[in-house]
Amino acid sequence: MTLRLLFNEIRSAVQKISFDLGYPAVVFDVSESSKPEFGDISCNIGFLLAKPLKKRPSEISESIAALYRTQKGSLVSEVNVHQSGYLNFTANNSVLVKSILESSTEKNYGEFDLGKGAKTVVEHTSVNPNKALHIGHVRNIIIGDTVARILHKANYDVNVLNYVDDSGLQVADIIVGFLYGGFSKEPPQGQKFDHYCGDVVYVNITERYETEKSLAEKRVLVLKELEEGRSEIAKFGDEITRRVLEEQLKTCWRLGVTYDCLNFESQIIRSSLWKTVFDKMKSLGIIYLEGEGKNSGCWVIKSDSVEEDKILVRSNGIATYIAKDIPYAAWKLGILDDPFHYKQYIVQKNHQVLWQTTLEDTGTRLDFTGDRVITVIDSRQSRLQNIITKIISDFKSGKKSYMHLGYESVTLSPDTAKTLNLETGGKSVQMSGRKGIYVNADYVLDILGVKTYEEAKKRNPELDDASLVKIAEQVAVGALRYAMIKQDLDKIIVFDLTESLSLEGDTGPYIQYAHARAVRILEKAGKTPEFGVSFDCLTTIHERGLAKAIGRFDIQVEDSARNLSPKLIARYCHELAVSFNSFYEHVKVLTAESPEMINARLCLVWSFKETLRKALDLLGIDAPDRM
RNA sequence: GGGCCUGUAGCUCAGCAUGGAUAGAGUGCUGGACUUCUAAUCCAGUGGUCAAGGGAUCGAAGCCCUUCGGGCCCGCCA
Repeated sequence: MTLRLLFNEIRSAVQKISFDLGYPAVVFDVSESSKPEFGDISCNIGFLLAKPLKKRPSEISESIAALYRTQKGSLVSEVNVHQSGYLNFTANNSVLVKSILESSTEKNYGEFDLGKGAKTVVEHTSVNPNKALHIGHVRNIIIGDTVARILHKANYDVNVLNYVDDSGLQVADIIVGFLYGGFSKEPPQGQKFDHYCGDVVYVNITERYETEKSLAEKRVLVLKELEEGRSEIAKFGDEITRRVLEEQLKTCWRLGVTYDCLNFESQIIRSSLWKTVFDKMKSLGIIYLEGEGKNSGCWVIKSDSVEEDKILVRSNGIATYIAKDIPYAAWKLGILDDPFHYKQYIVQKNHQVLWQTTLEDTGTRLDFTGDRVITVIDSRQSRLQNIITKIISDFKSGKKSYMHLGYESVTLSPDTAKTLNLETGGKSVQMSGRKGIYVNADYVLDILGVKTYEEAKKRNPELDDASLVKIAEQVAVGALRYAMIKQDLDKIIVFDLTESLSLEGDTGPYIQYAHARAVRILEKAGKTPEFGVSFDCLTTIHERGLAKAIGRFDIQVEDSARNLSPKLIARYCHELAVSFNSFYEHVKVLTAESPEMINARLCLVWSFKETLRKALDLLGIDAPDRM
């Protein structure tokens, strides 16, 4: 069992006693005590009944406590009433610790069946394939990947999609660069192709549009060719975007992120999806052909608020940006006949197959849709995403639901902007691919890797280079992933290059270090911990605290899945590591006073190590054995 | 003008959904702990008008209202 059972036992007992005493039913809280001196668990029922019963909270709690003491379950050893009015419980230490440690040996420890196998789609990344991933994209990718992992742990059947906008303006820009801007198709020696496209070609061409009119004209032409397909230019575009995509995916894989299927915008455009959705919207009266005013001749989405109507199809018959997203949203929910076949893109590092859509008949039909679709995009897109959500709900697709998981953007600190020759006057600055204002993800990982390599070498001079490189990369990725996920989605992250190199305090490496310490204790013990024994000897505050932290895992998984709040798992990992480090400093394991004590503490260390590893896995962070 | 987000310690942030015990971390600064299971660690100290004002409540950082500061979005661009 975990702490959850203790909560449940107390909750139902208090409920029953309150009923037996003739008290009115109230929704009361059973939660962990805010301070150790208050016991393990606290209940606020006294406060809630104070008014209806016209008694002091402590008086009510006392009457419940008196009865509780006569009929304690197996998990509670003490019931106390604090003068403030709280009803406090102390757990039966030996039963609690033993059951937590034993459950933690189960392979699926921490799983909680919130989803009941519900089919869920998580779409994230979806970066235009004309540039390398920068640190802002990384936040999207890490949020999406972490949410997918957590939902999976909470028993949702998750499909992860990456939408590739291979026929948009941004791709057209680099194609113009190659065909008419004089850029070689091959990057200079040693440069990744995506970096080359983004850092050199894209930025340069965008600048030249200002002065070279002919280039700007080519841009319109190329865009048209890309949308229509078939032509030589379109084929060339396809070749380029696939090369960029492959490089982008390498960065994602480096971050430990994998996908189930790649969706290509060009194929959505050329499929029947748009026509079907367009007709459906017409027949539902969601959209109409504007006959007058400034939008005359356009198909527009009716707005029921004070906002202006949103144009879906221009007067020249070409669909707008949002129009491409609606059929895709409907496809993700599986409310349209699937026009695609599927073929394998690659087998990813974790042996998971990455599929891609195709319009060719491959004979392979698969289902990557879900009854619930979560689209991870930064909150600047909220307005458009709300429109899509509204339209999809108008399709009346039963229990199916579409939602936008938004998050605030990543900006660059004044100091980091300065390294890009940008003077911001002390303010942080929004990134922009077009203007070249960004920090590439690979670059951050590389310099982090150099630092973590040095640190690892300093501490483990006897390790061979390959091991050190591996550890360094794991720690670098851990540092970056943790930094991107630990704070609330609604908070802007101001990225500072120097600060990102900090590996102490509330960071990924701090947590990974706790794991490595635990592994070393287990290694040095030279024997396997034996669990079928009494753990009554684990009584110090450090041992109890660590055991309770371990017992909280499934509750954290449930919370974070229910609220789509990945940071809760990050906070949990940190809390586990803090508990362990405190234990480590105050309690000796290998030199404990008796073999029984050594074994009991080894079990605790083992449980901690396994639980932390599983929790870190939800964050996509590796737990190295040494560092 | 409208919409979304945000304001808590010098700095970066938890806590707010579901009101309750002395508002917590990290970082910074000051001091202490490595012949010890790895000091990427631990311990102690320092640091707060929870933006401001009002309201409902026995009780507010949290709920309601108003105001102020900061960010983002509102194109026949994507």
